[in-house]
Amino acid sequence: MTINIDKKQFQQDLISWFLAEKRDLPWRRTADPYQIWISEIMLQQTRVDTVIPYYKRFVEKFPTLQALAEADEQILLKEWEGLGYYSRARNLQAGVKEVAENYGGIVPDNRKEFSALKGVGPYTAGAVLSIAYGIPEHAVDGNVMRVLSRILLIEEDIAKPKTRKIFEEAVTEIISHDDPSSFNQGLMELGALICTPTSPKCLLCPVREHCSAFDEGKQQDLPVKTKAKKNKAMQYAMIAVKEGDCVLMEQRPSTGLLANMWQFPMVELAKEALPLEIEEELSENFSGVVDGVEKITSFKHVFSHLTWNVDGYIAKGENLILPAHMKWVTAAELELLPIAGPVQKMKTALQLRGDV
DNA sequence: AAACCGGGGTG
DNA sequence: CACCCAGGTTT
Repeated sequence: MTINIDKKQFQQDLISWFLAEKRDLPWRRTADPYQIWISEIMLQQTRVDTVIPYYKRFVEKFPTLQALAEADEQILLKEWEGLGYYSRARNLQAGVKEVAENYGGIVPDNRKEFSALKGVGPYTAGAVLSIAYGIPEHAVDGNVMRVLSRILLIEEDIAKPKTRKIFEEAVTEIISHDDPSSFNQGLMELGALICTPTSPKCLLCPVREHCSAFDEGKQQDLPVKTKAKKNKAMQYAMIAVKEGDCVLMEQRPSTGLLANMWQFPMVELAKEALPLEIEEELSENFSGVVDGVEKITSFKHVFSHLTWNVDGYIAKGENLILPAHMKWVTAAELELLPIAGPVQKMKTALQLRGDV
């Protein structure tokens, strides 16, 4: 990788712009490595505007590393509810527990130790080390790859895992050692505000004079990125089984999609099913009596890699023998269980009917 | 290297 | 509606 920019001038132009134009974000008001760590985990695959309210609630609820280390997982997941990628929350807590136990509660200040923690990959390690500790480590995310692909005219496919190394080497070469934090944040802020995926605002760009893509009119063609395969559709019945004031809930397995989250019992269907068939299917699962099955709603939930087509039913249960991952809850208890998007849609439909 | 893991925004 | 965005872990 040959880098033909004036490094010192580039650093100064980028950092000056960042210091003048940076957004006032909650995690930019703390120097606490623990809180900066939380922000970087939340910001993975998630937009700034979405993260802000979650971050504020989260640091209020778990203000110290020790508080998070000791938190109950269900409380933790409830705080994360709606943010998605729930394994981030569980991995963060695992990492925090390691720091509490093995590092006396002090977040490690070197890449080797920090990136060995659960949920901390190359990007997060570099981001926290540079922002919290001022260490000149690369922090290459999608924004940085887009920005640098244009400035340095790098035409490798950024969807390929090995391409990230090219960008890490480039950042290592050009990062400011006087202010690594503003340099890394400046690259990402530039990607968010100016050097956007479509229609980059080159006329407002503080480093336009350093940009090879702009020079050659290729900014719209970069970065090169092959696109992902399309997703797969699944058909489910989701059933709110009621007995008295209680409704039946089940916890998902501890691995895989929506791990450890709660839901109304679900059954996968080969195709759309009739209420009577749902009744038979359920009775087999519960070794008890389920009847009065009635369809109340129908909705779709799209994940990145698959789509759930869900038919929502209510039913009455009687003397059911429950497997270990199921329990009866009252309306108040239901509010405390962490649930993901599709289950929230079902819950809302039930609440509109006055069923829960 | 490829597959798995959510949710929200834009055009 | 179709399409875009994106870091870490597991296989």
